[in-house]
Formats: sequence, C-alpha cells, structure tokens
Amino acid sequence: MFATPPPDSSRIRVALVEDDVQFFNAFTANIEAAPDMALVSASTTLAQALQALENPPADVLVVDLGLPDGSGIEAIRAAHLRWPTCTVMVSTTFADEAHVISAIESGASGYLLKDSVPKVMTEEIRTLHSGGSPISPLIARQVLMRFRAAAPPLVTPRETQETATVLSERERQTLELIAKGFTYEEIAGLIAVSRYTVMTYVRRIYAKLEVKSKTEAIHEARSQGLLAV
Amino acid sequence: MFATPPPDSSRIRVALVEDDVQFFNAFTANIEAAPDMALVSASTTLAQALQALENPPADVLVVDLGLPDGSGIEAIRAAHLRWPTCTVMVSTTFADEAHVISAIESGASGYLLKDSVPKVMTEEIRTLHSGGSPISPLIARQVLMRFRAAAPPLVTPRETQETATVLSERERQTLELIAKGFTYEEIAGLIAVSRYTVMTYVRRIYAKLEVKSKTEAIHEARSQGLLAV
DNA sequence: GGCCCTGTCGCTAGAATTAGCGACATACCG
DNA sequence: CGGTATGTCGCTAATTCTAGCGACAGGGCC
Repeated sequence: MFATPPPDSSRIRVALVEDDVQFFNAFTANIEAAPDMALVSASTTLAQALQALENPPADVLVVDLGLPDGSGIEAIRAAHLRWPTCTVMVSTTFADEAHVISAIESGASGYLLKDSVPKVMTEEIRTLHSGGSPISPLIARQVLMRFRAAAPPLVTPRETQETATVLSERERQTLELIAKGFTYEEIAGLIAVSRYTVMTYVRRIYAKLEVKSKTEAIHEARSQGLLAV
Repeated sequence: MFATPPPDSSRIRVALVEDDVQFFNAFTANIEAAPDMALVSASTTLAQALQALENPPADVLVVDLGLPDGSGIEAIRAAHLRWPTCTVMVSTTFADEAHVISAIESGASGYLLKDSVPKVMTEEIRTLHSGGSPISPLIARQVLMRFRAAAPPLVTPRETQETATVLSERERQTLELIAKGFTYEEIAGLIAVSRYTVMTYVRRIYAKLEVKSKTEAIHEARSQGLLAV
C-alpha cells in the first residue's frame, strides 16, 4: 500500500538449476517480472547447484534432471539436507518411470514436463509454495500406477473367503511355472513328468480356481495370493 | 469401415455419477457441447450408477464421492470389475486423505476438486482418456507424501537398464487386459477393434518384450514394472 | 471296504494362440 | 520427403491349449 514494497521478506525465494539456455533465460525473466518472487540463485550445472546450497535457503528449488555433469536427482537430495524447508519442483523432459520415481522418492514435490508452457511456471511455483503439487498428467499417471502397485492390502470384499482354495503341491508347482511363462512341454521337462500329467494338473487347477485359461488362472491366483510376487 | 459403425465410435464415451444438481447440469451441458464426447450415462445416486454399469462400457467415468445413498468409491470398484477398460475420474469436494487414498486404491486415475472450473472439465477428460492423470495440486501433494512414506526402497539401481521398454498406449492397454485373463476375442470387444487388430498389438508387444506367449509376456512385463498390480 | 484326493499317464476334437505373411493410413521426426 | 512408429484390418498354417473322455495306483478317512 505505502511505497516501497518490502525488499524481499515477503517474496517467494526461488532457486533455479537449469542447463538449457533458452529455458534458463525464459525462466529467470519470468521470475524477475513476478512481483511476488525473487530469484536468489541460478545454476547451470550440478556442481554449481551443490555450491549454491551453501547459501541461505530458498523457498522453492526448480531443478532440471538432465545436467551436463550429473543428475538433478542429486541436487534434490542435497537440497533436502541443506535446505530442509525448501520445496522442490522438477522441470524436465524426462517422463520415464525411473526418473519420475527417483525424483519423487528423493523429495520432489512437483514434476512438470517442459512441454508445459514456461509462462505458467510462476503460477505453478505459487501453487507449490502454498502446499500443492503441480504434476503433469502423464507423470501423475505413472505415480498412481506405482502407488496402487505398492498399496498392498485393500481388504475390499474378499475377506473371510472360505475360498481358501487349496492346491496340491504338484498343482501349486505347476501354476508357478505357468505364471513364469513356460509351456506344458517345458513344464513337463522341468518337473520330470509327461506332458499329459501336466495337462491333468492344469485341468484340476482350472476346476479349483473356476477359470478356463492360463492367463485367467494367473490373474485369479494372484488376486487370491496363491502366488509369490 | 463397414460392419456396424456406431454413430459415435470416435467420441469419448463419458458416464457421469453426480448428485449435485448444479454441477450435474453444468457438466452434462459441457459434454453435450463437446464435439468429441458423448454422454452415455448419467446417474445421481449410487444405485443408479451400479445399474448403469450393466450397460456397454464408457471410456471415462466421472464420479462424485459423496452420493446420497453411499460412497462413490463403491462405484469406482464396481466400474473396475464391469468396465475394465474405463478410466475413472473423481470429481468431489473431499480433499481429506481417507477419501483420496481409497479412491486411488480403488482405481481412480484422476482426482479433481470441485473448485476447478467445471468449464475445463472436458479438457481434463481428454487428458485422462489419452493416458494422463489430472490431479488437483492439493490432492497430488497428499499422494506424494503417502507415496514417499510407503516407498522405502530408495535403492535407485538406475543405469544399466535402458531396458525401459516402451509400449504404445494401445499395446499397454492390450497387455493389461491380457494380464487380466481375457482372450483376444474379448479384448477386441472391450477396446472395440477387430480381433486381427488385437493380434497385431500382441505381435508387437511380443517383439518388444522378446517373448513368445501371453504368459511369458505377463511375466516379463511384471518384472519390468510395466503392469500395475 | 468304499470314497475322495492326489499323482501318474493316455487319446482326441475343437478352440485359442502364435508365426508368418501382408496391407494401408496417419503422424511425427529429421 | 523418406523413415519409423502407430493404429487399423486381413488371411493361413502350425503350434499350443482346452475340454471331454478316460485309466490305474496309492493313501487317508470314515
């Protein structure tokens, strides 16, 4: 209201680690144009970034993963140690699971693909700083898939299933080999019986699980916890 | 080309479960105005929604969690059983962890808070349908927190694994259905293509994974983390 | 002594899958 | 513009699986 907007105290302090010149320039320009932000650090290499972490902390760290001298992941990890109050936003072109997961496990709270218009980046930073997590939809999908895979129980309706289907030793053994992708012929060789015997086991497995194909059997067995892994 | 060309074959089939009248109206109006979407079902209660699941599947199910006669979570679970090819978007005012987590564990692939302008909902649906996961930042933050908490193995055994096999959208979809035990014929019906097309996808999947049978493909995909669950 | 489950082995017809060939239209990339 | 990837569709032969019949021996259980 009154003159002289407070120097920096109320601004979001942003640190940048980005090696792409174009993006770097666009980004710094945007931040500097934003009245509520202050660019307190800008690095183009991992080494510089780690150096910058010695200085007073920023509120938000925007980091590219593909740096010339290493992975931005390391910067994220280091940031968590040196700047525990800083929230991290990944800005990269890498959309593969390995990068996504390790970035998030390392502590990233936002993950934007560079196809996002850099123009809106400032808005995303505000969101991040206020407790949200801007994530590109493609990335989010991977996280969710992974999340569901990790989430174990989810008792759902199953419960108390008398359906405690019991397979005999040979049947269990056969099912396990089926789940590993072997054919009857191969399984016969592996457990040293005739292929006809394997076929018998399979018939009995199907009857017990109430299915009619290998893949259904695998699916059903898995959902009943009959298979390791 | 010929052979029963449904009038709306190229449109995204959307099903809605929403009890708030205002939102319901705004939503249906938007969908109907979208040239690339078709509203194939609209329910205002859980009972109606479950009933609707008996009909041919939609591509996207948008569901509110707070229904007068139960939780939308149940609709999500049921949808996964009856419409395995349908992706689910949650649209609700609930931002608490319990709702978020159980919705996602039940199979939701998108989660938008109703503060999002309903106007952009059609765009979010397109994103969802094309493989992305639109998630409100506040929700995403919770998922990430939870994810980090649940994911202890931070090993990051990265590198040496460019094995990051990439399947196309159709291929991934097909693989998922194979893992659920469906035959080619069934899959063809579920994703609405000819059985020959499914065979082509399968051929390509096998080539990429370097396997030669359904069960091997499932096994390989699982060990590469290409499959949820 | 019967009955049921398991382990073993067998045959065969029909269904499903796999392999080996395409083909054509987009779309994107360099 | 050519190359590659994708999505779509097609046929056929060979292989594999499934379903539908067995059969016989051994072991438990009542």
